[in-house]
Amino acid sequence: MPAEGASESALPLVYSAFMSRKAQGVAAGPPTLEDVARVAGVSRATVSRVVNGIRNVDPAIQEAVRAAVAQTGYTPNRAARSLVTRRAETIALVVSGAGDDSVEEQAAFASRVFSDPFFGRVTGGVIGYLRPRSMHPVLMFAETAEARDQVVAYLRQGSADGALVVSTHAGDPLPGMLAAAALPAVLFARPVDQVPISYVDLAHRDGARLAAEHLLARGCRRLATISGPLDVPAGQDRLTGFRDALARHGHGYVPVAEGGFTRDSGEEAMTRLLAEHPGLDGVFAANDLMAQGACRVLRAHGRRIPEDVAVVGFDDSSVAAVCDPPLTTVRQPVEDMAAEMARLLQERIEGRGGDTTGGDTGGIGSADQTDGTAGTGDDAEIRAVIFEPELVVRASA
Amino acid sequence: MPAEGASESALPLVYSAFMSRKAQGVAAGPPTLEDVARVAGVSRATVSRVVNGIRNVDPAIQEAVRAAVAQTGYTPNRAARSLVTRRAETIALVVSGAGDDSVEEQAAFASRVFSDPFFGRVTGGVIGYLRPRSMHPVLMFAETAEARDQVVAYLRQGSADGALVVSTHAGDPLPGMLAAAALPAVLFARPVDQVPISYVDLAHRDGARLAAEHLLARGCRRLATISGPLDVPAGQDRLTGFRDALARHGHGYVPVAEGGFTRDSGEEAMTRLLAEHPGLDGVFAANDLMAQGACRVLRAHGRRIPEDVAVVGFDDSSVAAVCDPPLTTVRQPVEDMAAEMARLLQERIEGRGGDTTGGDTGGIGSADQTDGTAGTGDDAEIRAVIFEPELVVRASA
DNA sequence: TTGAAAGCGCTAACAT
DNA sequence: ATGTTAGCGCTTTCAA
Repeated sequence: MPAEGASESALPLVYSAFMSRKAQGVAAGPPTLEDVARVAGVSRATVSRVVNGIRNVDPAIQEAVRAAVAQTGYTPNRAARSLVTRRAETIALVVSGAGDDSVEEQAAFASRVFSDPFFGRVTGGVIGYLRPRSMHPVLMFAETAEARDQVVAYLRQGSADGALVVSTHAGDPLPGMLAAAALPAVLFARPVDQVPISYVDLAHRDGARLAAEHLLARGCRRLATISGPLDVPAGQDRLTGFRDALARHGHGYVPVAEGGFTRDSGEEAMTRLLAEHPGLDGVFAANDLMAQGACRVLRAHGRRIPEDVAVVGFDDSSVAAVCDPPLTTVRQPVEDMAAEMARLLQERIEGRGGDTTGGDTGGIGSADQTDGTAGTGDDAEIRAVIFEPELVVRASA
Repeated sequence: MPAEGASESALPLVYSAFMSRKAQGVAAGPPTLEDVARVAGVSRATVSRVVNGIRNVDPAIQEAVRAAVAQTGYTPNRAARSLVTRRAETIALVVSGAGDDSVEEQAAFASRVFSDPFFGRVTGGVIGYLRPRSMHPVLMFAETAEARDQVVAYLRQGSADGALVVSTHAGDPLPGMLAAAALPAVLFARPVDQVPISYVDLAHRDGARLAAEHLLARGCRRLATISGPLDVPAGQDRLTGFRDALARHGHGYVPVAEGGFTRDSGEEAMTRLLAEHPGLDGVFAANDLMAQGACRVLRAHGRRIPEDVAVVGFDDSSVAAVCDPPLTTVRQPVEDMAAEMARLLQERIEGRGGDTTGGDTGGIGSADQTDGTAGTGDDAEIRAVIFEPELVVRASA
């Protein structure tokens, strides 16, 4: 190993490097620790300590180093640091689809995904948390088997330290793959099949109850609901919550039309509902997009909203405000939830080093709980943070 | 410099590393080149050559190495590679806003940005190009002065090799900053102020002409237009193109109402237009969102579309199809344009190494031209790729 | 408290 | 055609 002849060659080495890079006028590239150290008249190690905020550094020297950093315009080289710390200081934001429909064009996937205002909000929340910590997410789509493998490979080789996963479908295999590989990850919403991964979610039942009570309070008596897909928890829970709340008020039966969380499916569902129950006077749609579709159909059938039929949506996404009429809806604090995802992931990556104070970032009534489901043994770290929804009253109900 | 005692200490070094890592049963972490080399019975350099697809390697050895790679499950460590190649193998996808309105909440910015279907398409196109090359974009927002500085710093320190920039406003300072720092970047759309940076764009005038001719051909004679913001080239050019085309057909005057590319502004503009020109029978809106707003207002005023008033939009975004009625519009191949941006950037980063065959990725009639504008001397590399629009006829006109 | 030195895993001369 | 070797810029023992 190259070890001897050090104290003798160190100075010449530094000198020659200095000569060849600075004095000889060669374009020197960005300043390195070495440069800062030379300017400050200390060793690389000391500069490193100051830069990384490690104690045990003489205040005077600390000041000198800081000045040298400013003077040279030094910024740590991420690759070099990553190489030794084994941290990429990068996280992946994964938008994940289900199945292995490899035929699907991913450009279409992207457009479809982002046509739902939901993902923009998630992105905003994630960036809102990450950016102050000077981190930026790597955006990945995982709609095919191949793409999923790429995501796992990317994480496994350490290009990113962990993943924030937003699934668009039930039965997404990615969470399971991530868990199996023991890769740090946090999900938006509880996965259908039990997977030992932390997640953030909304108290969907409570939200649906809010909608039911509001409809009841404004005098509606012939209620119906356009549910989300019933194979995903959010769809199920919103339906169950609505039903239960009505039952508690003596309404034992509620017509249900299942939708797919898209505007089109909302229109179709509303059409069916109207055909079978022309006398209905209130509708709860499991998301705003479907509520918007429902409004369209209702108006087309000559119903006034909310006079003839009151409509309540869910999410309080951007379409809620532009809907005609503006939608009364149940607010899901997506941005806060996304930020919390990022926080949980960072906590997991740093292995219990996180700021405990960072929780409940504006999330009203959010609760932190350890998931008590069947574990794989190492589920001590599996966490679920549930946020509370809120009713936003506008014109539609 | 540490140079002597090499051939003597090399073997023990390798041996001890081997002992401490594999034989002693210590968790060895991901396999390294070293591991593969040992398994294949060759040197690290040879493995590196095979992995990087460099010729001059004996086919037999090549096979052995490949087998060893498969056996060990080796994946190159990106940090180590970056450190020596000085390439991050990462590019930034920047959504940029203007001004220094630091008060603006970025979560709001994110939602607003993604509420326009345009950005989803850009994202899809970029990922579509990058992913087959196993690259993934880092998503950054640059809506405040601070955020812009972060973007520049991120690139300067080499965390990303270049930036794809999509500006939301005129007068965005980011392109200028990037150019000044000589950082590789490609813009979507020509910047208002001349900046020496490559960009992709659409032949807006041609698109507007298509709209004008279609409207004329279907018999409309009292035309009006809802323009985009006139301080951005796209807004200007679409208006100019429309005007010129009409002029060529003898229509010297066209009522114009300026909008801001949002649905709301489209509604307002349409309302004004209708008030001043109740007899109009055809409208060209400079984008689909505004066309949608216009349709709403027209219907509210009892006009049938297209019988009473024909409407043509621009973009062929996702709203075009869901509009009531479905919008006849001018298609902008955003995904292809975004992919081309990525290709141009890669070409620029690799300094003339790019695949020349990759151009015109489905872009019909796209043209590649060297920008002949006032240069800063080094504009030999500044390129502009202009795509041709296409008319998509649906129900609204 | 500070510095010297050993690498992290990889690529790229430079020798064979 | 293959191997040897010197780092890339950084963190981190280990000495002093």
